[in-house]
Amino acid sequence: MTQRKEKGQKRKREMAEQELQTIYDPQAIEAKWQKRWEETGEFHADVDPARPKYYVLEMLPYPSGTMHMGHMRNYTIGDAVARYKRMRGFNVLHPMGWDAFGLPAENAAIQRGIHPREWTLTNIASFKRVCRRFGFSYDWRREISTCEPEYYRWNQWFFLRMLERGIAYRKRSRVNWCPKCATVLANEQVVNGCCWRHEDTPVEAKEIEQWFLRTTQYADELLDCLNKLEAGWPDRVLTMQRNWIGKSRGARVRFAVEGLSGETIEVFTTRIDTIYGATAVILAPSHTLMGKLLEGSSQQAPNEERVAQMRRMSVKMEDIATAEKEGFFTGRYAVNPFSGEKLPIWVGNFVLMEYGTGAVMCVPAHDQRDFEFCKKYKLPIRVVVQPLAGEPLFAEMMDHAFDEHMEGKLVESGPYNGMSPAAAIEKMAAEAEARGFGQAETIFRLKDWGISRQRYWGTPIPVMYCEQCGMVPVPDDQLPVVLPSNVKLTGQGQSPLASDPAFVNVKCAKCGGAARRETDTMDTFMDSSWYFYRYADAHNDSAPFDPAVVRYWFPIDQYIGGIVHAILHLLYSRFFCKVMRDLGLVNHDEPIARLFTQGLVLKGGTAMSKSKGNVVGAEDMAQKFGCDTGRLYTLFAAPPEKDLEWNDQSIEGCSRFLNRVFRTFSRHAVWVRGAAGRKADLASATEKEKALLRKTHETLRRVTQDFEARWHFNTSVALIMELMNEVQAAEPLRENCRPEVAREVFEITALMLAPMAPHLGEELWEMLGHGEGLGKANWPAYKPELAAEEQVEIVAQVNGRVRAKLVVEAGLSEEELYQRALAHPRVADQIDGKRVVKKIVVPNKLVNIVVK
RNA sequence: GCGGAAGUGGCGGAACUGGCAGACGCGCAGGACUUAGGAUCCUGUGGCCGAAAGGCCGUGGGGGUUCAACUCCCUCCUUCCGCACCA
Repeated sequence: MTQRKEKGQKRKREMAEQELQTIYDPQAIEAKWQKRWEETGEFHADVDPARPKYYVLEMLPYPSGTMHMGHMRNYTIGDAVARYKRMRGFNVLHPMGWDAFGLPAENAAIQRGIHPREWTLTNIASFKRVCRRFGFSYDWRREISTCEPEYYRWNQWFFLRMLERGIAYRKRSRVNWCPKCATVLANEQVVNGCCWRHEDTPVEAKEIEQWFLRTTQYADELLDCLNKLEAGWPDRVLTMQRNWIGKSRGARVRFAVEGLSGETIEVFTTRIDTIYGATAVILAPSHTLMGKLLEGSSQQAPNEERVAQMRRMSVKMEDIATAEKEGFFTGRYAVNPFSGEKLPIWVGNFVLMEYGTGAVMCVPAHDQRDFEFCKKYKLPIRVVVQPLAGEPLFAEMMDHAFDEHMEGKLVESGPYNGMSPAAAIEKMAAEAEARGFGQAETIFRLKDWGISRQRYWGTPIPVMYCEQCGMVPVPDDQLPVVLPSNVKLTGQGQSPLASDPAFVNVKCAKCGGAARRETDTMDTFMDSSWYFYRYADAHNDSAPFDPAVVRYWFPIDQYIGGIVHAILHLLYSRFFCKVMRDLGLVNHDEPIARLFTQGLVLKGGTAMSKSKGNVVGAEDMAQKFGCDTGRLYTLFAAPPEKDLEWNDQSIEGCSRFLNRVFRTFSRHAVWVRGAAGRKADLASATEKEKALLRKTHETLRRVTQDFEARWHFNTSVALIMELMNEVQAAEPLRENCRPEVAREVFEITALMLAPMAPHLGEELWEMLGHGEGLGKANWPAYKPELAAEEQVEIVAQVNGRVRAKLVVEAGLSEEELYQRALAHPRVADQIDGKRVVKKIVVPNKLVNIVVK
């Protein structure tokens, strides 16, 4: 029999001895620890000024359908961080709740003939069960659900505060209307410009009164504060937010309309310096002046038809960008206030009513869109900015607009000739203001936040309309305005609440007369814009939260969620924070210090979703492998910010690994426990022991680094796997090292695993003889003296190619290293007969000898 | 069109500040133990040539800087994401 065979048989006997203990039963272990955690209130955190706090939060889920591994990835990352921070001594706030209002519940309810509340509560129960099954370290005392009056009354309260300050206001605005459903559609329900349920029916624009929040009042601050977030937020998100806010400096200029006394067309431009090159004024099809302009023109009827057609066209957002430029002459002229020149007024499909003033001055020589438009309709092109370098431009020869405004000087621009565009922009805006036909202006792409939804399953907007008093806010002491439960949902008509007379008819809070309640509900983004404050003080029934409590916990140290919320949710949350600050409720400007956007979990190349049928259910996973395996796999399979392609085979590797860890620990548990209290000292350690300790502490060093800086948990897992491989290679352990050494190795291993596979971590910790759970354990300190290498492997290169590897004592001098490399036969061979032209020595790493 | 991210074995991925490309895991191949194995353990596993020693090639393509490039520079290609006629 070979030696290896003997070894194998011996190990097998050993394993058989321990057979009863060597079966890793994740179901039993996980249930055991979850029960224990619950009993001890392990994850409850309360204000404690004596300890440093850490608020880690995962975006609250919308409870629909089943929880899959895509959800779990988010929470696993957050949980690993929460547990790590606890081990580091932080007072960790880690809550969970439910984004429970929303359209899908309403639709599901209509489809199934049940109440949205029933549907939602069922889903919440299921989501919560799965979260518990995964053992996430949430403080469940703080659980919130946005569809409960205890929560949404504060939405209403915030709304009323905003109303008082003029931040909430009402105006007529367009909504999407499906004529077949006879209902308002949410933007998400508009597919290719058509109703999602009637794909052949174009959505119509309908104007109704709606509530808005003045986010634009904070536009500048929302933009500027992004700079403060640079250290903690992904660039991608900052960029998206900057683009969304879309600050643009320019000028507003009024053009008088010929033949319509007193009427002017306002134009916004960032290039007022090119105004002498304007050859037309172009209006958006839905411009408010359109009716007056067309009235009485020779082409009135056909032109009105054209406008109507363009308005219909502009619904299809899909191909707006690529659509051919269309337009026509209205028959009227505007006067360039600078030059006095008469410019034809056109209508153009590429001018947006929603941006700027809904009208542009058309400067074909210096704007590519205007250029294309004028080429198509044979409008004149006039160059008014010439490049500083190179050939002068001639209109007839241009094939695209010259819009590089940094390098040019003005021509054919009256008194401004010779100026740089930058100087002219300033001078001309001042001139416009002095002469009363314009001024410098900054505009934003950001629009006010429309929060009215003609839906049932949301927070009622707390106002009423009285014939005598007009709009009357619901007084605070009448909050909450409770969402009635017995409203018939048909998916037809306007706001479902309007069909409930018991809800609608109310006594005016001012005069006591007959009034009608507002029947729209709030956008659910309202719910999620401040929920993380509520967690801090979840059961306060006299205020949304106690400012003192919030002061302790805020800002959120780490927020974790999907990139899908990069713009709206986060922007609204930041807006809310600023409003709260101005209300004196909080003392910070930004609610979230650090943001992490995790990647998606894909199966078959696309994100998991029920409709695609590619979900891996979280509960199934816990049932099959145990949740620790599921957690470990989601951390191991990819770095957390990248998308993760789910692989049913690959996860078995993680299962095997945890099994192996469990068996190794149980095999040696009794032996190792015997060494409790004894230190593994280096002085008396054998080479094998030193190697093991070194590997352990080097692993600890790098895993700690992963948790502190990079969050590359995939490499952490890999490192721990390597360590276990090393331990396995050192078998039979009892012959190769003393129990105190093994104990140190095992303890560190258990502690490192704890944030990622917490149930097994606890179990292993207990196996090592610790009576108290990991709640009392600290993250181990890495000992540099144990990780220090005495010997290092040096790569010896000749002309940049590896020719040999030599193991030498650490810390050798450059010259000594060079000599050692030179002495290696394989190196010597390569150098033989050639001239050494250069030698590069990197201490403890490499020697490269360049020869000719 | 603009902005951003990324491209490494059969697959997921590693390589920290320019210093051994492919750690770790999956898969695959061979073996051990087995009545059996979809359990467990061991060995091998980028490609080509070679019995081996070893050699050559290799990180999307091309070029460059360097003793040394997945890493830096230029250029092109591809994929994904966001914005999309923003005046």
